[in-house]
Amino acid sequence: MPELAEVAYYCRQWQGGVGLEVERIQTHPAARIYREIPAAAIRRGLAGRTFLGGRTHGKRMLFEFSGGAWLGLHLGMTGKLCTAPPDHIPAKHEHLVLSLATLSLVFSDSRMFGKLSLDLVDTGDPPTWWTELPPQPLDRRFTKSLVHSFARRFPKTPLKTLLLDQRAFPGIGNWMADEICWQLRLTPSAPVATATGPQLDGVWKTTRRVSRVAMDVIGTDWGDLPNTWLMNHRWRDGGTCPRRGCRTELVRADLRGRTTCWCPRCQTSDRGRNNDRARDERSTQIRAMSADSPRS
DNA sequence: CCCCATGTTCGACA
DNA sequence: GTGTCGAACATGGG
Repeated sequence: MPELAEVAYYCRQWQGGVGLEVERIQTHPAARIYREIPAAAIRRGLAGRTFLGGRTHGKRMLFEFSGGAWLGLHLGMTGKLCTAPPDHIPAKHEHLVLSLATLSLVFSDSRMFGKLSLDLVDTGDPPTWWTELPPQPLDRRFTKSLVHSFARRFPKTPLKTLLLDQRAFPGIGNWMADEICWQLRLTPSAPVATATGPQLDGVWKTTRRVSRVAMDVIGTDWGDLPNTWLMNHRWRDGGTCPRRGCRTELVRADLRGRTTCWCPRCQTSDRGRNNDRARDERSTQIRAMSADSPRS
C-alpha cells in the first residue's frame, strides 16, 4: 500500500536500530528484489557498519550507515518494514534481515515489485540521485507554478494520471490521487488541458493538504483518516460519497490501468465554468459517452 | 477457477 | 527527443 505517508510510517519502524552495528545479514539472493544489485553486494557493503537512520522522499527511502554507505529502498506495491528479535529467521517473503545487537531490521515484499540500491559515497552527503529528486508536496519548493508548468506539458493526460507522475508529485499514489480529485470535485479522467487556472491552483493546494493530513495521521502511528474523506469509502462495494448531503453511490473504473474511484455527482470537470466553450465541451463528452454505452 | 491489488518500467507507436 | 498507452513483472487474497 505504500504511498508517501505509509512509506514514512514504515521508515520509522527501523528507527529503533539507530546507533547499532550490523552483526548479521540474511538475504534471499534469488529474489527479484535483487535485480538491480546482487544480495552479495548488499551483504558486503553493510556488514559491520553502524545504522545511522533513515529518511523518506515520496515513495523512496534512504538509510544511512557508517562509512558513507547508503541503502536505498523502494517498497513497490507490497513492501513492508518491521523489526524482529535479533535472532530472527527470515520468513518466506522477508528478503533482507539486518540483525543488530537488540533487534533485526526486516524488509518483506511478497510481490517483489520493490527494489534495493546501495551507494558508497565518501563525501558525507547522500548520493546524488537522492539529492536531485524533485521537491515533495510538503517542500517549500513545491510551488504553484511548478504544478502549472508540469500540467502544461501534458495537456491530454487525465488529471488523475498526472497526479501519479512521480516526476512532479513524488509520493502521490492511487488513493491519494483519487482523494485529491474528489476533494477538488474534478473528474479524474478529465484531460489536464480542461482544468482552469484556479483549478490548477487547487491541485497544488489540495495535494499539499492531503499530503499534510496523511503524514500527520498515517506517517507516525498509522491512524485512521477522517471519515469525511473518500479514502474510507472507496473500496467497499456500495460505498457512497461522504460529502454532506450527497451520498451518491461511488463509481469505480479503470483509468490507465489503475482502479479509480469517484463520485459521479460531485466530480464534474466543468464546475464553475458557465461559458459557451465549457458547455460545448460538456455536450461533446456526453455524446461520446452515449455512443459508447450500448457496448455494455 | 476467476478477478483484483495503494507501483514502476519497458517497448511500440505517433 | 517527447508524449501516450498498454503490457509485463510475481504473488496472494477474496
